Amino acid sequence: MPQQQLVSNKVMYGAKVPSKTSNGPSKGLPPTPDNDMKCQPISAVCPYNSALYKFTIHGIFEFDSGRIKARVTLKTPIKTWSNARGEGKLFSLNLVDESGEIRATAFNESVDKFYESLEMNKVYYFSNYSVKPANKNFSNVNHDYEITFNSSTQVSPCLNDSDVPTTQFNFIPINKIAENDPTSYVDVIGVCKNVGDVVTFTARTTNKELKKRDITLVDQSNTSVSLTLWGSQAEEFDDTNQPVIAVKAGRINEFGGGRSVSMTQASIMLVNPDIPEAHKLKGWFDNHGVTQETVNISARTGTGGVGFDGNWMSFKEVHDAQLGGGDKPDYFNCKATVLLVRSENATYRACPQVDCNKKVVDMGNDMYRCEKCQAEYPNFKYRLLLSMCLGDWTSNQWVTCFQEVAEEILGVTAQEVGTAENTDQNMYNSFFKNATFKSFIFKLRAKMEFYNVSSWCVCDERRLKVTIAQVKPINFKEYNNTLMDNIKKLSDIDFTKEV
DNA sequence: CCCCCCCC
Repeated sequence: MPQQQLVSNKVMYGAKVPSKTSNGPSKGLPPTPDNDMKCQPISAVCPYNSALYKFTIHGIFEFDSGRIKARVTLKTPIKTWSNARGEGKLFSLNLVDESGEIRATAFNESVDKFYESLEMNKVYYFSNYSVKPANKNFSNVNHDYEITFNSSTQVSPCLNDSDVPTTQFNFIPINKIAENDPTSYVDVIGVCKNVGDVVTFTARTTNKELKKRDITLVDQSNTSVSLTLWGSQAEEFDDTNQPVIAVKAGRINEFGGGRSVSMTQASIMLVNPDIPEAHKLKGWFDNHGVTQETVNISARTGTGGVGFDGNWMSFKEVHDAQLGGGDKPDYFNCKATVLLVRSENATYRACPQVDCNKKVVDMGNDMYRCEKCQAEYPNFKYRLLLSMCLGDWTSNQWVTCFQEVAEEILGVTAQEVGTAENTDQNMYNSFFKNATFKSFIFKLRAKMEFYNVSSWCVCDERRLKVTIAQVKPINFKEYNNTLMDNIKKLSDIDFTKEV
């Protein structure tokens, strides 16, 4: 769409604007904009002052019509939607001035009108827009309201933009990320000390093929976190010279007790931004950080203190409620007893690299090949992948668990299990026998899996796959409190009164 | 008027 959509010489609502001048930018670009338009700060944008009247020293009324002067710090791609209420297209912007930030969204005709002309990092005047409350569930800019473009909305470029800041960050140290709730948004800054491969997979929900890449960020708290990049950002990421990465509005994810940050459509990533925090961080990393040991908060702990809150269920309740039938897995907590642990195929030989757990191929010459690392090693490490039957007072359930959880339940390391398997079959068997009839508090992940039994008749077999996300010993005082809470909820009896 | 942001 043409640049002319950005009107700079039109006067709206009688605002005082100099006439069009001849010394504008080169041909094809908008004429020299008016840099003297009255504006309100972004922090003051609300539905009730989108037209402000002012009494000037000249004794006349001026309108500033809620005009703002703002830098575009995020411009999303055009997104189309189709739902029960209709279909359409939209894009959104993050707008920043010295007072704050706000999100603006353009729908349908406004997309055609403004999408091409508005450029990242440039400053514009915006006026005659609609204002509505921001939905805090989805908002990741710090403002109570958001702007919607309408048919009267005017946008004009502003070249006198030195007073308008760039992206505003509110960084938190990486070691504080886990204190925030999963699915909330945070700003983080870190040195990219590691990059993973680009991984392609098919999304369960949309069947779309997706590309992702995890990179590892570290900061002065000597803590590292995994940042997930998507699509072209994943493919084009360049980790040359361990750049500083600043992320605004990254989404916190929880997996297996660890936390990671993921880019979303509304996140902003800057590589080596020219901001004080970045220079300080790079200085720290080059002098100290590069050799420091770090705690990785994205590691799956299996036993971490995260997330036993909420959903307590018995196995019968889980089955009755058809848990795991949705698009996403369901999590529940329960107290259960190990009834049986399968000793067959409990261990596998994995790549010896610290961050790689890929199964290795025995080359037959005392060398083991990892396809992921594309390397051969003279050694390997044992890892556990256990299948076991758990029982509670209502029913039982087969579950699987991995390394850390399996070690916690067996009470021995994967290495000990693997060694015993080859040297002492009695000891090996005893590891599994000893685990039976132990009770724990489990956090379990349930997801229904479907098997197409036959291609010529529609006959889908379904099976509930349950994985242990976390395990911990039973703290009876704490568990009894949980039971008491349940009883209170089920009862009208006031337990706080003496009987 | 979107608000899904994906996977282990």
